[in-house]
Parts: sequence; C-alpha cells; structure tokens
Amino acid sequence: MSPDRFPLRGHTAKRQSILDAAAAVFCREGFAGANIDLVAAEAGVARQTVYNHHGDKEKLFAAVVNDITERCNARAFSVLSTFPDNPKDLEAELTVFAMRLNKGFIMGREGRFLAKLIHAEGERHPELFEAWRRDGPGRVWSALAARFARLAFAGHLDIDDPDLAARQFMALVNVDLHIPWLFGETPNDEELSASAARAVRTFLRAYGRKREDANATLEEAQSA
Amino acid sequence: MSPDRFPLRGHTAKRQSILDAAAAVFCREGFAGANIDLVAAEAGVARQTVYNHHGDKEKLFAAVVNDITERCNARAFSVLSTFPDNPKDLEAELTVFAMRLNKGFIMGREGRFLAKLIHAEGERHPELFEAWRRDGPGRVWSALAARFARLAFAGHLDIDDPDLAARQFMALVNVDLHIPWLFGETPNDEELSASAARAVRTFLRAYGRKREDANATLEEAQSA
DNA sequence: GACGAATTAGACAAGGATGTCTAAAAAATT
DNA sequence: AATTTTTTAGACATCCTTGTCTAATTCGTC
Repeated sequence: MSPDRFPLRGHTAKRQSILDAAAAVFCREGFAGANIDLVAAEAGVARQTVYNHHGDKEKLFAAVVNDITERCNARAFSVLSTFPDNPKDLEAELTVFAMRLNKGFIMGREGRFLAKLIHAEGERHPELFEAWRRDGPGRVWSALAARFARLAFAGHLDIDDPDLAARQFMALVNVDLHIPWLFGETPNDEELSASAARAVRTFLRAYGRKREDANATLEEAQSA
Repeated sequence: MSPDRFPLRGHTAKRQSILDAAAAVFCREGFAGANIDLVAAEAGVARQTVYNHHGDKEKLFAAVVNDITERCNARAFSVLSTFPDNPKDLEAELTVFAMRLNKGFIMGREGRFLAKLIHAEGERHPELFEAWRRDGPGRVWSALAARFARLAFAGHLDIDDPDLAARQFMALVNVDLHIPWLFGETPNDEELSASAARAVRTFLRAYGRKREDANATLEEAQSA
C-alpha cells in the first residue's frame, strides 16, 4: 500500500501524455477535425486507453481546456513575478519584461494552444472557457495593472487608468507577433526583442514622465 | 445572345447565396465540422447545386476565402478613405475614424468571418491565405501609414516610423474589442465609441506633438 | 511466482458525411 | 411554344469516425 492512494505513477504519466497529445491535435485540427485514433497514436497509447481515462471526446476536450488553462495561468503569473518593481533603467527593464512575456507566455506552447482553442471553439463552447475568462485575462491584467500603478505611484510613470494601461501594454507587445502567430511561425529572439523594444518605447512615450520632465525643465529655465 | 456570355442572372445570385451561407457555416463550425447539407439548407438550395457551382468542399472553402478576402479589403479601403487628412480637432476626428474602423471593418460581418477563418485554418491552409497576407494587412497598414505620415509632415503628429505607428494604432483600437470578439459578442455603439476614444487618447499621448510643444515653450522661455 | 489492475490490439456496429447518379421539374432563351 | 440549361429531390455507394466489446498481455505489488 503506497502512501498515495492513486493507482500508479505510470497511470498519471499516461494521463498527461494523452492530454498533451490531445491538446496538440485539437489545436491543429479543431474539435470536429480531431481524430481520437490520432490522439492515441501521438500519445503512444491505445485508443481504448484514451476512452478509459476520459470517457468521451467532449470530456477529453474539456479536460484539455482545463489543463491548458491552468498551466497557462501559472506561466503568466510566473512571468508577471519578474516585473521590474524598482527599475534603475525603466525602458530597458520593461523591454526585458516584455520579451519574457513574449517568449514565456504569448508565444509559448501553452499560450498558443489556449489562444487557438479559444479562437476556434470559444463561441461554440462558452461554458468551457468561462473559467478562463474569469481567471485568465481578468486576473493577469489586473495584476499587471497593479504593478503599473505602483510604478506610477513611485513616480516612474504617469498613468490615469492602470487597467487600461495594462491592456494597452499587452496589445502593444503583441503588435508584431500577431501575423507570424497566425501562421504558426516563431520569430527568433532578435525579432522578439526588437518587437518588445518598439512596444515599450511607444508605451513610455504615452505613459512615461517626459511631459512632466519637460515641465520641470521649463520651470527650472524659468526660475533661472 | 445577351451581351454577357454568363449563363443567368439567377445563377450568380445563387452562387453568392451559397458563398454567404458557406462562409457562415465554415466560420461557425470550422472546415472539418462544416456540413455541406447545412450549407445547402442555409443557402436555400439543393445540395447538388452546391456541387455544381463549386465541385468540392475544398474548392468551396477556397472560393469562400477569396470572396470574403476581397469584400473585406474593399471595406477596409472604404473606411480608410474617410481618414481625417485635414483635421481641425485631431483627437475628435481620429476617434470618429477609429469608431468607423471598429464598426465597418473589425467588428463587421466580413471582418469577423475572415479573421475567424484565418485563425482556425490559417496554419493548415497557408496557401489559401497567402493572398490575404500579401494584400490584406500589408496594403491596409501601409495605406494607413501613409495617412499618418502625411499628418506628421503637416505638423499634426510626431512620428518616426509611420508603419509602426499604423500597426500600433490598429492594435490600440482593438484593445477593448478583443475579448467580446472572441465570444461573438457585439459591443454597442457607446462602448465602441468609448473604446475608440481611449485608443486615440493613448495614441496621441505617444505620437502627438506635446513634447515638441513643450520644447517650443521651453525655447521661448529660454530666449526670453 | 501469483494476483489484480491497467493496457493493448483488433473486431465490430451504428451513425454521419462526402460525392455521384438519375429522372423529374423549373427557368430562361430563342 | 419549343428547346436548352439549371435546379431539384432522393437514392446510393463509399469512406471515416466514434464508442463498445473481448481476449490477450503487460505491469506493479504482495
């Protein structure tokens, strides 16, 4: 009698292997086009095993969505925890952060899978993505917004609406990745980095303290 | 013998009706999930007629993609032609323009269909969307970039890279529409307008002439 | 080594979809 | 009005997929 009542350890390994394969197949072929035989083959497992673990195609799909959502959220918060709270060089550090966002979250395996699943099936299975909608963008954006608000409070940024700023930051970071993303292409590190730099530069032109700096300089000049 | 050798006028009407229905079905169900019987029913046509016009499911899909791409591009350029080239109140007029972009292009029927088709099948049928990729975002963005460049030249904006500015403008305009879009929801005019206003405000904070105004003020102060 | 649970391979029925075919009806042209 | 083309309804063969079932086999534990 092993300490954990869970059947086997190979059991859960196969379970995860099936989930991974199913995610890839659903993502490539869509729900209707996904073939259980293909999932089984790609997971290195008999078809019957797929049915043993997740009784149904629908249930399998739901399991995949839950699994991917969870892992994707974990990844997002892991990247979020590297936000530059005490920046020496705000532009440089925000750029590195945006780059991590690109690589680890948006262009990462889980991120791409989840996004494609939502695009393809979100309209048809809204209940499945309810959890994502609640805990995904909502939580991530407001966490990011909190970080921006803190930067603004510390005098590094000039932000009226931190939530809006956070959403716009994400959108700007995505600008040059969207088209390649659509066709399954993966920009190299240099391109990702350049894209992040462009996004951050524009973001800081909008929300940096340059205007107040200019005013400060103006006041100095006037008082001189 | 009528001047045009084309068979009938009801013929082309049915053709278009089939294309419309097929677009809706492909979009809702995906390529694999789309049912030709359903397309025929939705088009008010016998299944055989569908096969008569477009011999194949694949060919039908290709025809739909071409049709939608064309109409979508036409719509985009129609909206683009309302760009404020000689603005009195730049922020207000850009906001109205962004609003038209939202309603007529991004959230419009053709725009949504095309975007969904590309998301769902772009990776699997890259040849089909090659034309879109070449003539769609490329042309639209560079046309928009040209308008921004002209505004910059006329002294209304401070832009280094008009192409980048155009892409970022589109991204900012999309910020608040993305999530509803994913779930087939249509924000009302008020929300669309508010979203456009937020996007334009941020865009102008980044690319407006405020900094140079400040510098001008500074120079005046210094020369005084 | 023996036992029980999980896995496997393959066969299988049922259902659904594609694409073809035919004969009849409808529409348009001359 | 006659003729030609298009459309229609339905039947049809074929293929693919889902989900179940069975018997053999492997794996891990006692």
